[in-house]
Amino acid sequence: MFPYPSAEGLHVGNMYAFTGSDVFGRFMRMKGKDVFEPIGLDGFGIHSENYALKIGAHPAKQAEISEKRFYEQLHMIGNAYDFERTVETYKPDYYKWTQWLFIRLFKAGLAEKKKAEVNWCPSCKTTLADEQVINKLKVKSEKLKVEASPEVRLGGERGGVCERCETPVEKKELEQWFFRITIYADRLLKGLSRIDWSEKVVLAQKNWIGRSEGARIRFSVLGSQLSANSQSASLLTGQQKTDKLNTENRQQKTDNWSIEVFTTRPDTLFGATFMVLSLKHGIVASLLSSKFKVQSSKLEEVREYVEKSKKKTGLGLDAPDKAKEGVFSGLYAINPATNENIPVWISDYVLMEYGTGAIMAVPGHDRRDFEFAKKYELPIKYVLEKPKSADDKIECWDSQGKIIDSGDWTGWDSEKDFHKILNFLEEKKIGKRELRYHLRDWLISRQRYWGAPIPIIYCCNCWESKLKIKNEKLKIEYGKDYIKIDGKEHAIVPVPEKDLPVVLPFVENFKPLGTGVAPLAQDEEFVNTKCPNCDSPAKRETDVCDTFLDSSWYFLRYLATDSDKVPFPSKSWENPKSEIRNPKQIFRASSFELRASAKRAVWLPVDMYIGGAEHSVLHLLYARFITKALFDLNYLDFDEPFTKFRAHGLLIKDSAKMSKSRGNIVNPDEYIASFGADALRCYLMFLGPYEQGGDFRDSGIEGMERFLKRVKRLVESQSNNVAEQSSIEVKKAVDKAVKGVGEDIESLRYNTAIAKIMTLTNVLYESRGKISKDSLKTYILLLAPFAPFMTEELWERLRLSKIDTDKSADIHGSKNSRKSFAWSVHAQPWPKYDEENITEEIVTIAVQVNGKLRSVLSIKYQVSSREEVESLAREDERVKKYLEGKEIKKVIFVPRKIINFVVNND
RNA sequence: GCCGAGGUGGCGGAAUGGUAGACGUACAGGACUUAAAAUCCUGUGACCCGUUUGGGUCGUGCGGGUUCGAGUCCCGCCCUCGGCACCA
Repeated sequence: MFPYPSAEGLHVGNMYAFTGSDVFGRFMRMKGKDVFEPIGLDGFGIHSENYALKIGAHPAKQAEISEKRFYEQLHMIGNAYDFERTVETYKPDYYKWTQWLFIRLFKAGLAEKKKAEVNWCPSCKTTLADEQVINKLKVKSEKLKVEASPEVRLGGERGGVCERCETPVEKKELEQWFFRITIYADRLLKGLSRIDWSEKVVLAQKNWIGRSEGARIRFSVLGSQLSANSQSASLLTGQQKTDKLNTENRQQKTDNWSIEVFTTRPDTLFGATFMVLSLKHGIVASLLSSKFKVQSSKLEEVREYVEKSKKKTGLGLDAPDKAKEGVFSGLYAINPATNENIPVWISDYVLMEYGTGAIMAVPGHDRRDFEFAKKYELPIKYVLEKPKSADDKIECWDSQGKIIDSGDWTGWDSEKDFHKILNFLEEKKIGKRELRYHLRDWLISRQRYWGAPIPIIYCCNCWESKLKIKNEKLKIEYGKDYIKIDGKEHAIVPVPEKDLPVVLPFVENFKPLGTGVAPLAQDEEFVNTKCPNCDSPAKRETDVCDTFLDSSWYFLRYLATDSDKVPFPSKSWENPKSEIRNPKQIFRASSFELRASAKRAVWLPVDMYIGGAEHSVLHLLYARFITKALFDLNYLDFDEPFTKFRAHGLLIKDSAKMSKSRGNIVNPDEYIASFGADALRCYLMFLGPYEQGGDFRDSGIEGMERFLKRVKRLVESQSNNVAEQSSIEVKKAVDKAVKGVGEDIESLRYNTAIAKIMTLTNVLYESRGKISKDSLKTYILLLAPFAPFMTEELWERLRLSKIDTDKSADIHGSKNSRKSFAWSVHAQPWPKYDEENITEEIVTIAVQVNGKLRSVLSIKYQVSSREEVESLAREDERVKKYLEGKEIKKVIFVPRKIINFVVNND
């Protein structure tokens, strides 16, 4: 994962991540793979801009400074980056293609502007995607306690905080650009089984996508006391989609009002003893608009409750751990299973955002419903057998089990007969099965300056002239719909691809305005443009793209950094499938370029991706979505971007997360300056299991420096004193290390890999003077991925040493081989080992009596038959003691490991 | 509340069901040195017995279980960290 360049410089956490990737890359190169290890900077977006704001710099100028500093540091850490193919997301030659991507998605109907209740960060003064609102309830940031107003604080406690600045997020109704990632919910879920990713990330994504299978069930509302006009009918259900349906069925429905609910537990339908509506449910609004004849006293109560709730948080919702409150609506519905009349309540514990905004409450088997029922003394009915393990006192259980007291379903199993129940509901036309996902559309517009301008133009003339006539046609060409600006309809016209990039102008006052409008709106020259369609005056979109859009496709760009004709390599450019409208025309690229691009496409998808797990439902999800969309548009022939992904652990300091406020941030520069990059790299890789992270300690890096010096001394002294042949101990130790280190690196167990090199070092120290040049070389090669600088130096030294029987010494001085790097330690193949050397000649066998260690035998490998070992063990003095006068019931023998005598204990 | 990961010496951490504590740190002792640093070597889980060689008991968060044998597998808890969360 490429970093975002904070101007404070490379964080040691960055270096931890990058070194882990680099070790793997170098190892794979030595294993004969063709390795491309790219680097770039994710410098667009809120994080960079916030920093600029803080220090009072302009983000564009700050970007230059950060870039310089970051690349300097990235050069120092010793990674095998290809610095000729870097990408910087904030440069026009990059964001041109981010904009291209936007337009492509727009034309495919995957980008839309719509009005919705969105997350608004009052500090960053912009909207945020759901994924960028984090740690609901959990982050007890100082800001939450100190800075936020009580109202915001409540909202924050419930609604979470901004991923960037930890400010509690508010909700606002705004018109925003969304990517329709929800269309891909199912495929994003299913694709997870085809990729080799860290399990925790897979789980986090599954969780986030949140598939739930259940039923939509319709409850009739007792109509006798209602007389509504047909206008309000559509308000009866919560959702727009069903509104349309209801309008169509208006005639039938006037006498038969209904509330629809979504439930994942249709098996408990018989236990539904009341219903609860969200505050924002259509029926609540209808009630209050007095179109219903409900007892006036009830109506007043409802009005009072709704107003009170709304005031409470500004949103009408409470934190989940607060006592649930509600009010009876005065309405009754009919439980379609029991035909009983059940009361309809209104409460803020039901969310409009999920399901239908109404629930069937089953207090016997849902804790929230139970709490509510207890408080308002509503009836509780049990329709599932109480689990045997349950406490006697327990009054509510949400387990699966045998269904009871439920008509035809009595005796069924809630879990096994789930589909039977769904079928039953469908047959009886009570409800129908439904799949729901938690995932919501990706809000990608930001009311900020430092981002890629959304490449859209709004044209009033287009809408008024042509479009009124050929409305349908326009929808096809421009995606869909129109938006209103100053009360007038404007057609949404994407910027033609030949006009890309829409360059982000230099705006002196780039600060976020906080009015819901981006700073670019102040730039008249930018805003006012000509419609590419009809040439009449038009206005540009002034919001910019979410920075996560920049990074959702960057890995594709690395292989085409030299092309301004194609965004990324693709076989489709050369050999367009019918669905693509002639990409040659789009890009006007030469056939040579297209062929080169097709050739490079074989590098994709990414074979190994390493990064932080904090991007589980951010970057890693977005990149998968964008890849799938590009696959569907035939630009890519794969639909998962990263074949293998491994999340590295978190690097902490003094058992706490590194943060500015704690003042425990480690600056790699200082350590590189005093210990060298090699020592820091090795230490980072050694301090704990890479996928778990670890604690950074100064004494640790000192030890690593000591170790590297020890290696250096050893190699330097022994290279002038090499043996013809290594002693058998040396050979064995070296071969064992080759095997072990290789296996460890392959599975990212860098800490134990280094430990094995240390063990080998200790053996070599004992065997000074008995080490051959080949053994020394192998030794250096093992360390090469971890300590690239020092091993190169030692390699060179060894090659030049006087006593040299190796032909490769001739290479020195040859310009060609220098250029091809064949001389380099990093261009050498990973050493091989002799299996025979791995097997020990002398094995130690533990002798146990009743599972307790009593003695250890050293036995020749060949002498490994059960009988031989057993008789040797019986003769052992220490063992004899325990066997004397005892009856041996059994002897367990594991070849080359253990022999265990089982005896009577009395 | 749900879903993950984890809990092992003073510390960071090793251990395909088979000698727990590899490797490193820290500490102690020795060698080298006028001395210190650096380096090299040795020791180091706790407790008990033995003047020494040595021997023994206990020991991987807690309580059970499976097994000849459990850090590792199973059941029930406790704690820490991470993710999700009135998602119906």
